[in-house]
Amino acid sequence: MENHVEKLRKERGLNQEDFARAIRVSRQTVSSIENGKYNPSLELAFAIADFFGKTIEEIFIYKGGGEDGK
Amino acid sequence: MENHVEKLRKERGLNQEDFARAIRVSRQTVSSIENGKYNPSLELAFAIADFFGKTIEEIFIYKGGGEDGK
DNA sequence: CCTGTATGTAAAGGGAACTTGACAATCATC
DNA sequence: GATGATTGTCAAGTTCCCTTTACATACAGG
Repeated sequence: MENHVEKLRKERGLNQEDFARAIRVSRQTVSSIENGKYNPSLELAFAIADFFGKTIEEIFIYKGGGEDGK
Repeated sequence: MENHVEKLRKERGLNQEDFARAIRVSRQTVSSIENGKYNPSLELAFAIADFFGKTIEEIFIYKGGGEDGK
């Protein structure tokens, strides 16, 4: 699943550390999500969407179940 | 975080087992989510929203960070 | 070159999400 | 009272999310 977190963060002129603080997670968590290492929890996805004033769907791109593949 | 999964599932006339099969998880996972034992992953939240033809925000109710409480 | 800023990444640990398997309880029908 | 259908729940195990600590890299500006 891809996302636009890095793009949105940079548009806000924030570094990973300040952004992480704003959404109350560690900087490593921000880095991991931006680099696609893993997906955020639903809770964190909501927090990120809230922060940017957008919906989850506008930020995270779900590749539908695609018939078995991931 | 609350959700409308049980309501939507029943509106579709499905039992937990068939619904679980449709979204490719175990019946216990459906039960746990409906009963608020834990939140789904972002991936599963998308699959559920997709199944119902709704957005995640329409199904899962996020209680904003609320200043520290949960 | 040195210092500070920003980012990537790895290790180790805790807790949350999800699995399979099994058993109990309710309710409807026969 | 026995049967089938539906749901709740517990136990044990795996994988994923997130943490703290730490080190490495690159890119400024002085």
